[in-house]
Amino acid sequence: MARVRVGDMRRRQLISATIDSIHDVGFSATTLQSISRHAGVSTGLVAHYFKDKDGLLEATLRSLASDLSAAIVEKLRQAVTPRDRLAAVVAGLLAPEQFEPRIARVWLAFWGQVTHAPKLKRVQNIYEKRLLANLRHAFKQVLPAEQAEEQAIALAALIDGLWLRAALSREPSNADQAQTLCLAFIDNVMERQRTSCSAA
Amino acid sequence: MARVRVGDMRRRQLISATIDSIHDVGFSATTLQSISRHAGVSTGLVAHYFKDKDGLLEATLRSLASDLSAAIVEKLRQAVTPRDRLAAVVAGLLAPEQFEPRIARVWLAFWGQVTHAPKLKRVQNIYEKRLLANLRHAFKQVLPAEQAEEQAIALAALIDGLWLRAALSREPSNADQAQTLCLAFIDNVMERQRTSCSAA
Amino acid sequence: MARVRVGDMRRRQLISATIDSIHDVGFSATTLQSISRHAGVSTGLVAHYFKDKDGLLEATLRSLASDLSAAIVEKLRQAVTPRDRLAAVVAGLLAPEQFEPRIARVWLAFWGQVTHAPKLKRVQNIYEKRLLANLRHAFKQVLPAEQAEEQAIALAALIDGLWLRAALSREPSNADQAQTLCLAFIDNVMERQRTSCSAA
Amino acid sequence: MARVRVGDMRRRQLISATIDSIHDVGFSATTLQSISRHAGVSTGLVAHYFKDKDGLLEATLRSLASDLSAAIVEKLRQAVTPRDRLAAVVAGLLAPEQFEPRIARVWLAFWGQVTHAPKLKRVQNIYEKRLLANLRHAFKQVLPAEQAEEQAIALAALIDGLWLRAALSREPSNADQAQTLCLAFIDNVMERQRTSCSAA
DNA sequence: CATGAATGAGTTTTCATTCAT
DNA sequence: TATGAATGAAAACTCATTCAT
Repeated sequence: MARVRVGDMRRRQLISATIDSIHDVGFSATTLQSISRHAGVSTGLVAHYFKDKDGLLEATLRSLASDLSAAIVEKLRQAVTPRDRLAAVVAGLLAPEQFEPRIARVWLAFWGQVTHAPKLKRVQNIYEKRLLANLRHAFKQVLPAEQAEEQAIALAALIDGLWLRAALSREPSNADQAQTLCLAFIDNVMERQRTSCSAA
Repeated sequence: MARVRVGDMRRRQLISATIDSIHDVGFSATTLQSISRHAGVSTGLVAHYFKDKDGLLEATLRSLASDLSAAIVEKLRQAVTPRDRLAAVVAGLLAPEQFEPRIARVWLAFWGQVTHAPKLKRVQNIYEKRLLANLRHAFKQVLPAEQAEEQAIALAALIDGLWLRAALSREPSNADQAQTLCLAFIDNVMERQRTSCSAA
Repeated sequence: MARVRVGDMRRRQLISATIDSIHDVGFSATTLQSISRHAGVSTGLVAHYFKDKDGLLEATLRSLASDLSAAIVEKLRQAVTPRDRLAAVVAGLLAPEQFEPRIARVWLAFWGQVTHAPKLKRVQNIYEKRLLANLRHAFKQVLPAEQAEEQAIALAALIDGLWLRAALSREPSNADQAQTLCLAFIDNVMERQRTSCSAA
Repeated sequence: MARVRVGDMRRRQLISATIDSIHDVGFSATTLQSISRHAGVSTGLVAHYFKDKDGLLEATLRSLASDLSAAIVEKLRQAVTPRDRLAAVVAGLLAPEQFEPRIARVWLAFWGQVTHAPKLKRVQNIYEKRLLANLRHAFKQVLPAEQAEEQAIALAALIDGLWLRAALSREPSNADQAQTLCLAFIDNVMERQRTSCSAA
């Protein structure tokens, strides 16, 4: 069991080094050497823990996705109303730590690869679906099914778009402003619903 | 002059082959060989027209950006009201041809590289600034300055986000639905403005 | 420590293979492949020990220079009189091993490059200065400063010239004859000095 | 006939450009492109006048050698005594124009190649033999055959050595000083001869 | 005559992977 | 476990040569 933990630590260390390397030099310039330099270990070690480079990359994306999921789940736990749930998802996705260049850039780099790497694509799909299901479910509690689907897509797009611009821009990004814009969007959608309901 | 055109044709041919290759095998698997195979020429020819691979990649991004700019400019020409202008930008950015995988995937691939390649970054910055200026200007005609800035960012994010999800998804994307969502956003912003104005 | 030695052995092996290759096919026809073929290793190994081809070439010149320096220093150790010292330098520079084509041709090949490769130039400069200093110092013990400088240059030129003609000629060269000519030059200079002194 | 002259001018122009290129970037970095850039013509032109690159290089060395020969022959014409003849050869070989880096470096660069390029070797051999024959012949008029041969070799070596050091050093070289050293050598040899004769 | 576009072989360099220690 | 030496294939890049115009 202690053994297992040592192995897990090494794995985490290598994943972290991979993120650092992608952040520093980009995806295509990231080599096993640049990773192992970041990790302070030898190149041969990767094979020991991840079979090959692709295995390490997949594990890295999986790690990013699961960290993000965990953060959202944590915030959802305290949510009561549908608006709470939507706000929780927004808060998770646009949390300051997701805006840090170290993370945002790496997500972006992976997205550029995802379309051509089936294994990465699969990881991304899971995250994607889960996110949309969360938003759709919350909207359905206050909107008719069709509109709920539509607004879920719109909100997801808004979130991704805000995050994308943050990742692309060089200025330290403003997570607060992004969240405010999303909450405004949510409130706006809901208010229109209330208005049209009461009008009918 | 005929000479110039022959050279320009070759340049375009190589750029097109680069786009094809990135679309087919992704950014990091795109090699000079994969490009020249697509173009039906020898690998050495790239040096003749673009100095090296980076030069070709930069020219490719520049070509994508200028095509997009031209499309927007064309649509803006017929716009009269601020709403027309916003709709024109949306129509340009979310035009069906921008949703074609051949284009969308390549944009995405470049975005993954942009943060680490200063020369690419510069190209992207220009496009980015111009876009935002367009939106800001249109919004300023109907909103107070501060809100205009904010909504310009939100709309840009919504556009990018919609486009991004389309690029990431494998299903043939719905350009119409994306545009509809954006127009709804625009109308919504404007209507709220009208309401609050008349209320005041 | 054993590790270090293994690495040093490989380095020496690659340097020796470089010398062999330059001797066999010349400087410009020497490729990493011709070198690694001589060494019986793969081409990739050069990067492991010398970063790149230039690094290997620089190390090779440095190795030639340091071997030569060591030989001279060894001979100087037993020298007592100024004439001994001059004879020792001559004996070192015009030693039979310096006349072997394997060494002589490679020196010549490097000299052809030295003027255009700052890193090589630096190596050559060090060797050059040290040599001249040795000769000057010995001459100063028997000649006035100005003449000593002059004769040091002349002797150095004579040595280099003799060696150069040997390197250029295809016949197995006569190290003995070359040394004899130099010693005659030295004795001649000294005798004139004695004569003019006693005359005065 | 006018045709021939135009061709000759082009040939000279290309040879001159080759010398310039070797001087500027060295032998191995000299390409047909660097040459044609220097000459202000297209790369394809070389084939027209010299068959291929090797042909141009050979013609260049031949041109250097014939210029040098012509200079020596010119100076020999006015020589009367043996000493005059030796001085003329020295004056030709160590003339200021041969000390100019543009020429000296290029000679040196060729020497580095000569041992591996039979065609170049042949050119160099001719020059070499002619030079030695000149010196030997002059010395034979004042020395016994064996000594004449020996001193001819020594003087040739001294000349080459002086020239070599000039080519390797970066400082603008002193042709005068070099000639003075050679003349001192000559006079010295001759004086010893006279002395020993009169003594006998 | 002269150009420069185009080729394709050859060279350097990079790098994931393997393996003996 | 961990290292880093070693490999070999694949990449980018260079360049002499050819050829249509």
